[in-house]
Amino acid sequence: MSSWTAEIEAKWQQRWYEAGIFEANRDDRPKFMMIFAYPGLTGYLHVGHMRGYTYVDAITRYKRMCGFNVLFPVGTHATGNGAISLAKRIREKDQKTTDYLLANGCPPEKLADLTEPQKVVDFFNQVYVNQYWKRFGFLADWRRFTSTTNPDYGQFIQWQFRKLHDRGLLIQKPYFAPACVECGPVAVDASETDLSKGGNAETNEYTLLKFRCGDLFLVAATLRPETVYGQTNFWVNPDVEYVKVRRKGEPWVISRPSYDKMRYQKDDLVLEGTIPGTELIGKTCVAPVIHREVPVLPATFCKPDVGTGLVTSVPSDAPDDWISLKLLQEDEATMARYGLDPAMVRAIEPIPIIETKGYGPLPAVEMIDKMGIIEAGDPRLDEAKKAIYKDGFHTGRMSSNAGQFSGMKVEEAKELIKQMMIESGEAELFYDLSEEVICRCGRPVVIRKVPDQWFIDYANPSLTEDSKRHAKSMQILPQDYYVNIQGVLDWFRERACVRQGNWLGTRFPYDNKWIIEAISDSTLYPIYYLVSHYYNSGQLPLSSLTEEFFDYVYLGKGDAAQVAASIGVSVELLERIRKDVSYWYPLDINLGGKEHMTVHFPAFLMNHVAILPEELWPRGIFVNWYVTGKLGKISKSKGGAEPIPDAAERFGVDALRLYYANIASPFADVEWDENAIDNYSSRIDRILRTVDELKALPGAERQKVDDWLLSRMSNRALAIARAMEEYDLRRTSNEAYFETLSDVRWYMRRGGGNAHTISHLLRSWIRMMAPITPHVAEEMWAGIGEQGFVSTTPFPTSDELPTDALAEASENYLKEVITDINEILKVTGIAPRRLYLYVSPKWKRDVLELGLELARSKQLSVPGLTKAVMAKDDLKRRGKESADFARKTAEDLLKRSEVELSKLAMDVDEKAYLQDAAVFLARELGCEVGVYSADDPTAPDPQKKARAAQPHRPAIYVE
RNA sequence: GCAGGGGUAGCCAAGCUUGGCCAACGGCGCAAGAUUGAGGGUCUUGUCCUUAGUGGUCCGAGGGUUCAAAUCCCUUCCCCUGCACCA
Repeated sequence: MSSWTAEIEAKWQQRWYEAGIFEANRDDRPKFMMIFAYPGLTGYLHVGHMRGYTYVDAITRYKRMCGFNVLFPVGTHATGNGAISLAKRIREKDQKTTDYLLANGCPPEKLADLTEPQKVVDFFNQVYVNQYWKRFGFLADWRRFTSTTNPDYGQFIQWQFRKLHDRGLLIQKPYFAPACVECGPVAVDASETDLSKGGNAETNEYTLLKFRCGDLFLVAATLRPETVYGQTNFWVNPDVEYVKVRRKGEPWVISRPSYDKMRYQKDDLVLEGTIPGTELIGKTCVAPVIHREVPVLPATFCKPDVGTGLVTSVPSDAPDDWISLKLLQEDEATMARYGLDPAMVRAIEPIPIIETKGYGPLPAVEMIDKMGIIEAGDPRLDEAKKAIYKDGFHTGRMSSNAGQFSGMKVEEAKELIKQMMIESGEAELFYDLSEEVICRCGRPVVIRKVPDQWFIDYANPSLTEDSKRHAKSMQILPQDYYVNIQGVLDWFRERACVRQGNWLGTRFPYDNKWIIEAISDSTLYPIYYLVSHYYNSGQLPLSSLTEEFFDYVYLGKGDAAQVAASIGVSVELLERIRKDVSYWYPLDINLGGKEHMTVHFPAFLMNHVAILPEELWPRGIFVNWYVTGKLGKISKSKGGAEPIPDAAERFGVDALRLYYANIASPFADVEWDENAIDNYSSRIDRILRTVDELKALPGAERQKVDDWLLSRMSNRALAIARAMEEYDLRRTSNEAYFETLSDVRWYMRRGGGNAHTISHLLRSWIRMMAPITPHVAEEMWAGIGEQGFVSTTPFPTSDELPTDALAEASENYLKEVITDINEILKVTGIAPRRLYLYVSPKWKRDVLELGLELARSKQLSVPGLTKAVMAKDDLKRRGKESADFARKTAEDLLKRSEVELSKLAMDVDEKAYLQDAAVFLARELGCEVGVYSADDPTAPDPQKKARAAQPHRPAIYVE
């Protein structure tokens, strides 16, 4: 992009910021407050992030021009371990991290400085504000900037949690969560940079089944507790050395790896010794629930690192169990080796326990036969297991062998059987990850018990109900989400809200050892922007941000004078802030990416509902989709993702802004494509050039096409106003940057050039572009001699310019005639020397009139119109000709919609309009043009085409 | 596992809530013409088949409702996304 672009961007940004037009101060105008969900400070952002942010700037600019007092505050979310781990990696001089930082424009000398988490936070705060948001020309109220690790923000969060506690929404209970044994809690997620392995792991809940075996308990782990009724034997891996541990006084046998994991979940586990698997084989043990003695048999599929390394055998429904049993029954050598009685082993038969649609009584047996599996290690066993489990769980019912659960759906029975065993002391729970997860520090991640975890009770019924009811009154886009959020709010349940370990954030007010986690401190914050600038400017000292301060300014609780005195600020200031809150809140729109749909938005809404009075509950949510695809590839290429400032430099900020606004619906992902942005860039250039051309026109009389153009602009303003009711920037930009340009080109082509028209056109057009491409809009605004910022000028309304439906219909008619002419020229391949146009004779227009009249009164029919036509003497006189035309007209009109009918009803003076345009047509076609009436017997008509003329459809003859 | 989205002409992508201005916005690409002493750029026109401005076929596939369906209903195939102390 040319340096000209960067120059005007810098110029207008400087002027806006110097003039302070972004500052939002309470006054008498209606207000509009909008935010985007602030980004987490985890490093550099990429061009995809700017999509949503740009929507907010464009929408708030539009609202500002529509007369609203606009508040668009920004902040950042620094809570978490992102800054800590980044600082750590920098400290360790991690090469990848260094490359990443440098590629994104971090000055090399800065690196040494970024070894402290807080320095990292400060650094990125500055990057986001200056290199991203200001670089894009945002009119955010910079004075209100806040970040979640700032001490004042912490005061606010502590207040928020006190309010949650007051409402009884903080609860405490044990919790099992993934944690690195060294670094503390981590999120197990594929995108999580704090993991070096296993991001896709899931947490499984195993039921530990205790089998009494002499004076020991063999402890098997199962994901299917409902299958206990089908147990036939017990599996032990002869190659594994198990450990003996004491649990609540009981001697348990489990595998070593399971002990290593289990001790993070069961505090009293004591390791007492080891016992080889072979020592157990051949014994019997008592199976839980069914209380039968079952033999302990050898099996090699029991892996020590899955579950407890011990398995209860349910050959009816577990393919592994069935194949192992079958093979053992045929394996004399193995039975002999372990001294097993072959008769006893062969007597074991699967017990049917679950009836599943599409399966016989023994699904595992059936499946193994069907798949032809004959070996214990067959990888398809896993597939078979999953299929049986899935079908059995969703569609199965417990069979008559399942005791009191017979006939019950598996889905229900599973939970009940598990509970029953836990209550009777025959079972316990154990959580494990589905695959190995390794922290970036190299240590394993395990599921750890947190005995006294705090939760926010989002499952609270009245909170849920109030939130759902309120959501129905909100403007939520897209429409689908308006519906779905009801379900999300229902589903939203208790959520762990504090944690320990490496973490930046606010201390939990009721217990200092906890730090509030990342999602819980980012829900109510929009209201904090109404306080932050008083703190930032020094008017409110940190010590004044007490519970009673927030109670007063947010909830109106307490006495102003008393509160003011106790916190040491003036009553005036306190009341001013209180008034600010009442004025600016509720928040009109919270915009965020689609990842927020199931967590942030419901939490955002529920915290508002829980803490604030109803009149301060938010009014709108806007969800935007991503910029995706090639981005990933770019980010892995040598230079990393193209940094935002570089993209701004290359393409121009306005081109990027237009790209975001127009490339697709906000509710669809788009693939980053540099060609597309180039196109938007060149579109802006074309518009600039067209504006210059318009200004350079020599001047012309006012013509019909002037009425057309002004009317089009008027309707355009109306269309934009409608589109913006739903914040539809795509339609808006389509009108302003595509439709208008094509109209203007048409106007010029038609010979338009009236100075008065052009002046009105430009004044409207430039203002229409100001929200999306503000820099070039300002430049053009100044270029037409306007004073002041277009950014603060009222947005054009349809009232400003005259609408003229006839002028539009007439011009449209001309365009259709030209389309027909082109069609003929194309088909015939004639290079025209002369063009004859014959407009409809009057009598045909009369027939159409009659038809339209009947259509208006819903009485149109073919015979009806013919009758009406025959009732008129002058038409009747034409005989068959008029009857035929009446039939044709009626048939045609019957097919048309109301809109089309109303267009046909427009009283376009065809002949006059075509005559007026004859010079233009002649120039366009490069030939003579004659316009005649088909009524006129003296008109030249070499091919007798005139009789084909119809209303709104002149006959055409070219030669 | 829980929740949800989508398949539209060579490509990207509107339309679908409220059936009829839909052969289907717009853009890209491609082709032709104009301008330009190359190229690029810009402007105009065209870009499903057929055709003196007509007619035919079409919106993943199959069926249905209707005077009328890309739009509503059913069946079916295929893609994709979000969430589970990352925000």
